[in-house]
Parts: sequence; structure tokens; C-alpha cells
Amino acid sequence: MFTLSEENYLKAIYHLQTISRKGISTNSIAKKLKTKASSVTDMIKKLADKKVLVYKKYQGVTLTDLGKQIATGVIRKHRLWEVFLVDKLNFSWDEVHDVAEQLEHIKSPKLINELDAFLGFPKTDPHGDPIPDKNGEFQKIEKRLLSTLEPSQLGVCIGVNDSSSEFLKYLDKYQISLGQQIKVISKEPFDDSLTILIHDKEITISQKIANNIYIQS
Amino acid sequence: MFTLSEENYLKAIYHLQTISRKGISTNSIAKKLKTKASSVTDMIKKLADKKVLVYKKYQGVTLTDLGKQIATGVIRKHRLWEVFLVDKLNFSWDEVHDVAEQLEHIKSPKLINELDAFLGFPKTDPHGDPIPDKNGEFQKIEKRLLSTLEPSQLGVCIGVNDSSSEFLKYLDKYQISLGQQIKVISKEPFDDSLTILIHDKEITISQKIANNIYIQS
DNA sequence: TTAATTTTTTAGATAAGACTAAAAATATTT
DNA sequence: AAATATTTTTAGTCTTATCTAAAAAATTAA
Repeated sequence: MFTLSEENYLKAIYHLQTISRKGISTNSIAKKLKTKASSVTDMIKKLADKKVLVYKKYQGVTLTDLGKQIATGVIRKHRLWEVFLVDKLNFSWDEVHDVAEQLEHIKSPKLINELDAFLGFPKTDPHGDPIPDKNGEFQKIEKRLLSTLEPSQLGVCIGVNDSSSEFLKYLDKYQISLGQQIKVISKEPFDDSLTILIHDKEITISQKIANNIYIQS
Repeated sequence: MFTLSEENYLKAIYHLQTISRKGISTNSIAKKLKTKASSVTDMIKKLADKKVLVYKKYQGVTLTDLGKQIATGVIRKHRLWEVFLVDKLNFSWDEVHDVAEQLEHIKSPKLINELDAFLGFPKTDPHGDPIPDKNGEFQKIEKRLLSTLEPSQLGVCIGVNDSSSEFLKYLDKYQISLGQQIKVISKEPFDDSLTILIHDKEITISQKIANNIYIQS
């Protein structure tokens, strides 16, 4: 059995691994969890003892299969709860994160599998992220950043890279939501900002915004 | 803000107060929480500092209004989650307790109020216990123990005193559920066991069983 | 009303998880 | 390659919530 804290470490390391694929450094974990490197060292020693990751001093860590399994289990719970909050309890997509962070640690296999069925076995959460199934498997969704589209190309918004409340509220303001069609009108060479057509209106967005929107084209 | 442990102490003290009305002793709290009296002394000092209970050495404790409010808030969450598990996720009434013990500590006023609405503002949980409303108020339900009925009297099962899995499974075996009509046929003077008519069948139950079933008559 | 018993509190210890400060190892510059 | 900078680890401290053992207070019995 894993504590709340251990589960959060595993989740953080899992997310870091999907980006970098190399050994995950102590510092990067500390930054992600807003804690200190010395705390991380303590914890990864404990997690190594529990066989969920491999650790060699000064070399960073790598999750074992068991570790990945625990991590995807927590992610599955997090995302299913997000669907529940949005679909059933009238939460908006910028309100779900903090509550899901708590709910993801509830321990009950029956609970989560029944919840999955109750929600109709959803494949993605309210931000477009895939939900692992009972066995930790999830389909890789074909996606690219909006910033990679060229003028006159179009695509559908299928996810976001940044799930912070601030960013999601920005998207709400401009009525950018999942399933929304977006057409690139022009790209400004100087700052890579994009003028896009959405809801029959032209708006201009910065590159930073375009780098946080996933598109299927 | 209160920790999980503090919330559990407040809930336990609240339940003990509804029974005894006097100062709640250190030992009774320890017994209820399956912990040691010395641990209880430490914790009640901390809770007294937080103004949720009044404590005088060797005199036991009494909850303040604030303390009662925190406690009923936790109880409200516990019971609403139980309704959710039974009504929406196919849990049986003997399976809900452990999961609700975890869910009751999730902190989000919006979550619990939306859940309440989603469930249709239920007034009682799956064991017949009343659910406090947003303000901590709940109606007192007129109820008596089955053991207080006399032969030929009848009533409807509206709750249980013991919510343990073992007891609830016993009730399931004899098809005793909430809303079930029960008629007392006879009472054995020697051991106060009851012969009751239920589902057109006569069964005999011990006094211990009859002391854990609430009846409205 | 003493004596014995039970309850409660105090004192000191432990484990988890975090922290600071300093030491050790690794990386980066020059 | 030596000097500097960065990263990581170690050592020691703190807090929360627990525990055991012993002391103190309250209760019950003789």
C-alpha cells in the first residue's frame, strides 16, 4: 500500500518520464512537487526499497513496471473523477483539478471501476487527456500543437497542454473548447503569434497560447 | 482547517455526545477510535486550543458550537457519499462504510453541495440515518427499537443501530431491509428473543438483533 | 476514611515527511 | 585540467500523530 505522498511522487515522476525518457533528476522532481531536493532524496530511497523505481546515487530515477502501474492507477482515478465532476456535478473544466487531486487517493477498486461504468467508460478527461483503463492501457491520441499549423490549415481542438485554471479561463473567454474547429488565418513571423478563425470571428493569440492547445487535423 | 485525524476525533466525540450528554471521557474516545488514552489527551489539548471543544483536566470534553458544526459537516459528507455509492454505483449497504470513511474528508464545499443536489437532496443514508443539511440541521426521526415492540404490534424498519458489515449481512440473509414491514408474533420471556413475521414467514431473532433494528410504528 | 483500583495525564520515544545547512559528487567554464 | 558552479546527498531538526511506561488524580471498596 502506498501513502498519499508516495502516490504523488510516483505520479510526478511518471509525468516527467513521458516527456524526457531519461533518468529523472532529483531537482526536476523537487520543482514539480514544489518541495526541496533533500526531501526528494529521502523519498526516492524509500520508493526504491519498495521496488517502484530504480535509483542510483546522483543518477536520477526510473520507474519500474510496478511503479508505472501505480502511477497510471492514480492518473486513471484523477481523470475519471474529473469527468464525474464536469459531467454530473456541473463543475467547469477549470474547477476540477484541486478536487480531483484529493479524490485520486481514495482506495477502493470497486469504487473506481463502478464509477468508470457509471460514466460510460469515458476515453478522455475534460481537458482531452486519455484515461487509462483498468489495466493501465490507454490509446495514444494523434495530436499536434496549434502552433505547428500553417496559415489556411484547420483542425479541431482536442486537448490542452496546460491545465491551470488561468489558462482554461482564458480559453473560456474566447470560447475555445474541446471539439471546437479552428482555422489558422495567418502567422506573424516576428513573434509567431497566430490569427485564427473561431466561431466565425478572427482573433489573434500569442505563441504561448498556441503552444498549449492540442489540435487534431 | 482540520486534519483528517482531527475530523475523526470530532466525529467520534459528536457521536458519543448524542448518547451520553455528559462530558465525554478520554477512555471512551480512545475505545471508539481504537487508540490509546494518552494519544487522546494529546489530541484533545490541541482541539481545545482550536476552540472546537472545552477541556478541563480529568473532566472529559464537550464540543463547542464550532466543534459540532465541523462534526456534522463530516457526517453530512459521509452519509451523502453513502447514498451516492448505493444509488449510483451499485454498492450494497454493507459495503459503503470504509469508502465513505475516506470520502468524508474530501474538502470542497461545491463538491458536496452539488453531490447533494445530484442525489436529489436525500434525507437519510442507506442505513436510515438522517443527513444534515448545509447548515448542519437534520430532522429528528421518530424511532424506537424493535425490541420495545410487544406481541401483535407491527412497524416498519427505518434504520439500524449497528452498521457493521456483519450485522448488515445478517439482515440481508433474512431479507430485512429499510421499509420492510415487521410484525411481532411473540416474545420469549426467558431470553427476550422475538418471533417476528416478515415476508409472510416467521423467524426468531435474538434480543441483540432486535436491539439493533429501528422501527417506526 | 483509608486502601485499592481505575482513569487520566505526563514524559519520553518512534515513524513519516518535510525542512536547513553543509558536504560530496557531478557538470560546466575558462 | 583546474577552477567554478550546480546538483545531489547527508546530517541534524521540526511537526504530527502515534505509542509505552510511569506518575498523578479520581473513583470505588473495604
